[in-house]
Amino acid sequence: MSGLDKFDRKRFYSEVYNIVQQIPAGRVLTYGIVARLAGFPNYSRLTGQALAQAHASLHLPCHRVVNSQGRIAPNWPEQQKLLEAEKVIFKSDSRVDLKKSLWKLLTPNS
DNA sequence: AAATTGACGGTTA
DNA sequence: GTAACCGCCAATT
Repeated sequence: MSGLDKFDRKRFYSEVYNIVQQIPAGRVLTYGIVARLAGFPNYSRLTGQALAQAHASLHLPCHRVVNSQGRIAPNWPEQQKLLEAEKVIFKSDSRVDLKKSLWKLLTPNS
């Protein structure tokens, strides 16, 4: 109880950055997945905010995060070029083919 | 302090 | 398959 339930922004941001940093080239994660991995389910919107606020000096591969439909960030058309340069598979409608390029952390027993 | 915004997501029509 | 709708929650205005 004593512990205030106040949202710890610094901690959340740190977790998000830590996770995004680990996404390998040629793979992507979704905002929702990152939020979940960070320990904050339902914080997908805040994940987007964290990445938008991320300072460039952190050198984060923030282009490797897309939404659950495989759509890239609005007002950031460069993102698609960056991903294509890493051989991320796009469908004809400019959406990432998550079936092929989503980063699967749990190896389903290859 | 109150209302709006947003790099989202799941459900329903 | 698409589109609208609603729930989400802190940051920003």
